[in-house]
Amino acid sequence: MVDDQMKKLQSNGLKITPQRRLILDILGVSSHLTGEEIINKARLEQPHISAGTVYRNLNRLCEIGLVRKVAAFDGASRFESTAFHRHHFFCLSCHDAVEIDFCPMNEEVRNLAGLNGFEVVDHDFKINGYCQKCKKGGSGRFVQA
Amino acid sequence: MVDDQMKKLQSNGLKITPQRRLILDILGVSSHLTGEEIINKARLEQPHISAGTVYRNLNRLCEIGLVRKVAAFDGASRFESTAFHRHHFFCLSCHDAVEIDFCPMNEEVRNLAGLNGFEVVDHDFKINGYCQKCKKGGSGRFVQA
DNA sequence: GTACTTGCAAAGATTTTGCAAGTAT
DNA sequence: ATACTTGCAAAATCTTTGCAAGTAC
Repeated sequence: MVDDQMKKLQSNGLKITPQRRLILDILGVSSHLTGEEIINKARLEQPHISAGTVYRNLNRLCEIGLVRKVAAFDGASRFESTAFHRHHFFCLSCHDAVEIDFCPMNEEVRNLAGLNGFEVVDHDFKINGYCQKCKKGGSGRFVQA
Repeated sequence: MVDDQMKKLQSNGLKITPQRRLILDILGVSSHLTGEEIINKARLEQPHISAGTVYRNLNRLCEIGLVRKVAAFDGASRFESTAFHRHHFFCLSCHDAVEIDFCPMNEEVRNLAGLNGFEVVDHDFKINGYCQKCKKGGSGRFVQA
């Protein structure tokens, strides 16, 4: 799987650099990370990696489809590897993301899209709330009906 | 419905100001707007409204639940009125959002959440792609499997 | 009249970009 | 050797905040 990622880099004319490996590694372990979180994690391994490099690479990896920019409930930019399953429970307190073994894109929705003349490219589904650990600690700031 | 919004403002100790009315009006017409888009639309009506006022109000309206910060495919912060239905087709080309008459939060998913000890607060579902008008013009930049 | 709001401008935070030096192939 | 990459620092964006003047109630 990591090999596939390396092949995809090369087939898109991108070189395999330690910085890129590291970013993909980080996103292979955690999901839904902000740019800053990725920079901080990366600096544990490569103290001199620059923010510019991280953002530049995240954008390139998005372009070739190895990484996806996702949409957090609070509006922050977050990134995840496309090797991950795409749907998550997202804890509003600790920001942990847990995969959901469920995909909402069924016949019914695809038909609805077709009826609207809409060409489907991708979809987002995320459940926000509090994980078992954080159930008591939720700030409630974002709580809605 | 607009009355309900006014009541909610007052019951939260917020005053009804022309700026707030305008922001709610704008979000009553369009959905998935970025902060900047809202500022620009607002200035057509109130040329001197400041960015600070717009962002301050968006945050307050979020706190009392009249507005929601949502999650765009490209990671930008976008806002919508909670009076809107919550799920959309989102056109990657023209950024139009069209409501979907479908909600993925069925028994099956709720059970899955329960099994994981997860307390559900809210959820996001959005289908990204190209609307009928833009089908030909899509840049393809974000296209993924 | 009082408390909440606004506009402005400055400050913060986040992300992008130019460029010379460095690296993968 | 060549083209792609990096780190750094500056710039561009986007969002928040302090404060005095103004407004809703």
